[in-house]
Amino acid sequence: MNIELKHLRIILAIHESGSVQKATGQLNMTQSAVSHQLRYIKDQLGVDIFIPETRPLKLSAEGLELIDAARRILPEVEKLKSRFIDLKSGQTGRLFIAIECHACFEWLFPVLNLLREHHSNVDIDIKPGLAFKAIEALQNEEVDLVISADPEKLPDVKFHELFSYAPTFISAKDHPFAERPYINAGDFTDQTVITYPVPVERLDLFSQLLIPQGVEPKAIRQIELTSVILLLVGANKGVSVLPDWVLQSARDTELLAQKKLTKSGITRKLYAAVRTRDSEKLYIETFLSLSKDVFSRLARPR
Amino acid sequence: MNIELKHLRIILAIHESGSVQKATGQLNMTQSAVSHQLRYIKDQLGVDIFIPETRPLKLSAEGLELIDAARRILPEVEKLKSRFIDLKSGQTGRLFIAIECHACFEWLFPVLNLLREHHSNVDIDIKPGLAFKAIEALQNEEVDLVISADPEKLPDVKFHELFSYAPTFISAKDHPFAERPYINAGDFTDQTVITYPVPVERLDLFSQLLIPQGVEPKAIRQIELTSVILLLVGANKGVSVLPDWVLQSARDTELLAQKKLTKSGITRKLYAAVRTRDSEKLYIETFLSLSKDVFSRLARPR
DNA sequence: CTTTAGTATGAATCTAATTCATAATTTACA
DNA sequence: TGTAAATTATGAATTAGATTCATACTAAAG
Repeated sequence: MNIELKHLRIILAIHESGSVQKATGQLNMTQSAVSHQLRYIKDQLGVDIFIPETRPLKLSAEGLELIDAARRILPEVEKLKSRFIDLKSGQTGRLFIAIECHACFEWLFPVLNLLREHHSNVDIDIKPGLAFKAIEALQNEEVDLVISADPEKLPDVKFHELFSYAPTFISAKDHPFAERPYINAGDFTDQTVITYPVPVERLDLFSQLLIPQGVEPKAIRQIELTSVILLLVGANKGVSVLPDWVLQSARDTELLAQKKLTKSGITRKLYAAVRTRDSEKLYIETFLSLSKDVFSRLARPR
Repeated sequence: MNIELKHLRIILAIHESGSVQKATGQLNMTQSAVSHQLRYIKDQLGVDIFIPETRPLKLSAEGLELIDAARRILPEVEKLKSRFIDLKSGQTGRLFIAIECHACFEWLFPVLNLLREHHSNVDIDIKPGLAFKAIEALQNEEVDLVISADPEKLPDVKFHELFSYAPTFISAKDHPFAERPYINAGDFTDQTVITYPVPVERLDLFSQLLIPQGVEPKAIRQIELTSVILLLVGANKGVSVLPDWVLQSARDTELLAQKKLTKSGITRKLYAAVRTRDSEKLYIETFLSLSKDVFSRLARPR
């Protein structure tokens, strides 16, 4: 026995319009096609749905049951269809985010709060613990967006540029380096470096400067909160490297000296990586523009 | 956007079996056919259901929603299908009955009680008020079975013979007619006739004897209950005509004289009329055999 | 890095749905 | 009742859709 939604739609249309003739309109079928389908349905179910040779067509006892079922099933399917229309257009959906950059929490939280206001139907969350395999998780659809500073050329992933920043050295104002115009890799040899609690390979200082130059600092001390890092550096417990916008937006930077890294300075770019086919989704586009807005407000010195 | 149950079944089978390959078995399709359908579904929905180029195939975020929907919708449809299998085989269904013969309540009630025991899934009821248009109501599917003594040759209705009976005259034993060998139409001219409260055309006495012979009785007194009719006749308040089996099965017939109508006697047959296409339904067949059983027990003199 | 298992694709084939033309019924109205 | 108008049913031809076959492609396993 084969029943398809098409058949339920036909029966329902005939019943609600009162005749095959009238149903043809809303079904976009000819009277003949409907009639043939009607016979097919009858053969499949093995019972007459309409009482034969009555006009207007009248439902049989069995037909009534079919109508009941159709009225339960078809709206479910319609719901599913409009759900997919929404999903496709980005009216609704899922936005799970992985971040490779720890400091990014600073601007990501406000962005996500704003995004929630714009798209209350989107399921927004940050997925921790994926920092290393973030792009892979994106391809696997474990997450839907990755904040990364290392764009790759991948066919199914698109990296949208968010903004540039400069990893910037900080020390206490009474630190010996406070008078230097800039800081070089070798300078870290006898310094205690305060970092976020992530593998060093993922820190700009290491990936961009110390590892390429083969330099290891005297000690590494890992601290979760940005404000605590600033505090410790101010108290001369060590030095650190943070994105310039973190320093521009933070309070309590009076006690700190900021220096560029290397003579020419280091500049990096942050990207939002999404699957190519998700790129046009409304909430993705909103995310991108909100990120730029929030960042530019954050980076404006106070 | 066109979604059919077939598509939901394909997606669900792939997801539950883990691969297209494994799903082909339960779907009875080749790998190629499934693959083509998969592309069609993707085109229709506008989003990837499975993450491309992963093996084993993994559902996308959107695919998960489709699975959820399929798990809601498909069982509904399966329920509908098994419902129709039952309906067709007569495991379940509706049995609304119209009776043209008032005395028939006497054997119909026990039959329906037995039928309910055999077919607890059948919706059994007696529909009053349709006695005149009973066959029409049968064709309209307002009722599903009609107890009738007047078979017609109709293409869509089948009359199943139940049993024969003789409309039989009764009077008190001390009534003048009590010594007669039989009763003729003319004998009723000066008699009070006690009948069921239905139009006289539907009573055997009138339709088979008095109306054809143009005879009208002195008076008609209408009584609902058979036992009360017997009581009144026994008390010589009038005479009556009842089916022989009613008299055979009733108590308190000691005071009554029974006579055949006309010299040769009148014989009638009762039929159960059903729509031709319902004839093979299990519960219809059970009804017929139960009716004969019950009747033969009822008609056996005690 | 090659093999293997699984998936995708194009062209040909087959099946099912639809159309067209027309017959058959039913209903409405004279 | 009979006749016209409207509706539904049917058969053959056509069209669209689904499936197969052969084969190319791809990811994963050894």
